[in-house]
Amino acid sequence: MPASRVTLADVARRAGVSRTTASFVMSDRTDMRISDEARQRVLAVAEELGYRPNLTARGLRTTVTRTIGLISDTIATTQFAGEVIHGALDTALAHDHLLFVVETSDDPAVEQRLIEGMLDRQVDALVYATMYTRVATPPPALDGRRVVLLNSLDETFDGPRVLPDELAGGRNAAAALVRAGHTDGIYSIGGRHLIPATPDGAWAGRLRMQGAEEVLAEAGLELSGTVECAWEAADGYAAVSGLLETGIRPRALICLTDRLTLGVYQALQQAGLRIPEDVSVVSFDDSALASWLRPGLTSVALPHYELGKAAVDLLLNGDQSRAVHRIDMPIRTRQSVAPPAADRS
Amino acid sequence: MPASRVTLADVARRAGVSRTTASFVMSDRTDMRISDEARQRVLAVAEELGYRPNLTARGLRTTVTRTIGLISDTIATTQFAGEVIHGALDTALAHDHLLFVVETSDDPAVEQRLIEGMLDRQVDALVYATMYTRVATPPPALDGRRVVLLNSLDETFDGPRVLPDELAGGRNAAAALVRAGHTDGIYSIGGRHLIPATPDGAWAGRLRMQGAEEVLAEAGLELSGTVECAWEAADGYAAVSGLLETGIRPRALICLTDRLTLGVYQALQQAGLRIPEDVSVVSFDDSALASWLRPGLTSVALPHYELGKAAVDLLLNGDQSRAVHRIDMPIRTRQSVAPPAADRS
DNA sequence: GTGAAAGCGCTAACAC
DNA sequence: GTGTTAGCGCTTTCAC
Repeated sequence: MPASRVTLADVARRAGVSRTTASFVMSDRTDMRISDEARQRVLAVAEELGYRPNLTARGLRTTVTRTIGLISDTIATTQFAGEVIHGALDTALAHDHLLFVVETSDDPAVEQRLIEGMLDRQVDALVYATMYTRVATPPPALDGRRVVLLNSLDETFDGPRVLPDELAGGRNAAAALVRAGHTDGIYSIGGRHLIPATPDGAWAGRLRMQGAEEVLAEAGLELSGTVECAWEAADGYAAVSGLLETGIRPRALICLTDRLTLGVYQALQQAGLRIPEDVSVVSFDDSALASWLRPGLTSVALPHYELGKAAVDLLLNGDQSRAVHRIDMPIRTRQSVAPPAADRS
Repeated sequence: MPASRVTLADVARRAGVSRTTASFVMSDRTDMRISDEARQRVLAVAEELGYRPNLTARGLRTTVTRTIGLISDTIATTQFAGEVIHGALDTALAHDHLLFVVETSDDPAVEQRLIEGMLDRQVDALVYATMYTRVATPPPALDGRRVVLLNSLDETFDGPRVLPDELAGGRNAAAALVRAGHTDGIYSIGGRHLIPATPDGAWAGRLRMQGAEEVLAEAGLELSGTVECAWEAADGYAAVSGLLETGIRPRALICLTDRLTLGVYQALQQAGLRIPEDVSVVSFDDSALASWLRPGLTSVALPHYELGKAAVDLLLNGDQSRAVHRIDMPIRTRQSVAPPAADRS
């Protein structure tokens, strides 16, 4: 016998008050004076009966459902989506909200159906998210709704956006190396992602490299070289193997993703080079992989939890005006960075 | 101006019919005869006005919201949750349902709040999921609700459960090796997870090993040995290093998880052994890692997408009686298994 | 201080 | 074939 069968009217009747009075008590409203005695009685009865307000009924009346929609392009292929959802959910829960979670698979027709489904269920607001940073434009169905963009570079959007602070992330990566005492033989693996498929590079890559180069320059240093390539494991393997074959002996590597670093580790270890004794490695993502690798990989975190959290915070309290909110990319230190050994060349 | 401001009454008025007629047309009901002419008119007006039914209002009246709740213990730490959500969502969408997604972090108080939140919003049914298989018992708040358990070993639950078919999975792993022509030097890395923390091993481990041993026995073969250990990368590294140090030269390895295999790869490659030429490797999980590794790892998939799909299917159409539904664990073939080389001992 | 009554947008008896 | 009417469980104006 579902508990939700207990209605406000039941509570009111049993407490000997009107539904109005019961309603005011249950929603903690003070703009109407209720005798303390009546209030206590209502509360006691509600407790005793296990009364829970029917939020769909309330929503019908008030047009607020305390429910928000989270639209993601993909959720299965990365662990990032899980973190965004987690951050969004924690924050929503803290404000007594719940989340519809939805995945479009980048199919506009699916997206349309899902958005309609959420709108039909009267969501109060929506976060429009992508799992990697790119230009993602919310469809017209979202016009006029309370929306925040997560990870989107869409400059035309007239509302708040949350983005990882990639420039600061790049600075953090280089700073870890500088702090450890590295001065030369520092290479970037992955670089700006300047490959035929993305001739302009990737937004994240450009900013990370800019940040890293700034920090090096401030220390009077510079990169010894950059291998521009895509950011998959195989690319990392090929990049470092290639470097080593030309006789280059790097002392520190800035790798653009953890996946890429997986290949880098294999190439390094295959060449008999030890991490971090012979070469230090910093990476980006701080994915689960970073902790699985041996030695543990020091990595600059993509702050997906915080992105989800910030997006929902903005939806619930924040200013709805056009603005970009940059979220910190903290470095997670493990064992892959060490001071350079005395020169053995 | 939100489109949902168009109401059924608006449509009815504009089409010159009563709300009843409009309602029957919109919900495609045939138990009342409506003139074809009226039906067309209503449909046309609805289309023109962009009418969308308010599902919370409908839910208030009918007590069905076409919304289901997905309760997970964790969603951020693995990519599995994403796959469960994906499977559940696809299936829900196919039936015009939406999903509340919620994460308890194994905190009963949080779980209670979240469940109440979903119940207050009148969800029709719920899936109670854990990300790894274990005994998980739904709290009393769920009593009397339409629920299916995903990944739970709770024998006391009086309803449907969906579980990976680990026994068949174990058979698939061993079969891949037998098919490739392996006859000896086959070792299990990880085994039943017989470590001090889990003296009885793990459910999945026991079944996988049982399945593997069955298949080997059917081929007149047997395992040359098993290294019982936990299922993390470091354990795989230690296990294989240990094996090699004792002079053992395995020809094929059955590793209990992809993470474990990451360590196994490192130990093998560090010892100069090539995969798959010198040693074949099969694993379990088919996580993203399996495709990142070099060579690509042949792995028996944990069918999280299918688990999510099956759970929602059961909720929506299925028989609600006590039953265990076992989901296939197909093997994903990559490059890590090959016929054994001619003996070089 | 409290209650009667109306109505949110919808469905469903029942009457015509 | 179609319309009238009465709610679903809640909030809220307004009168007492």
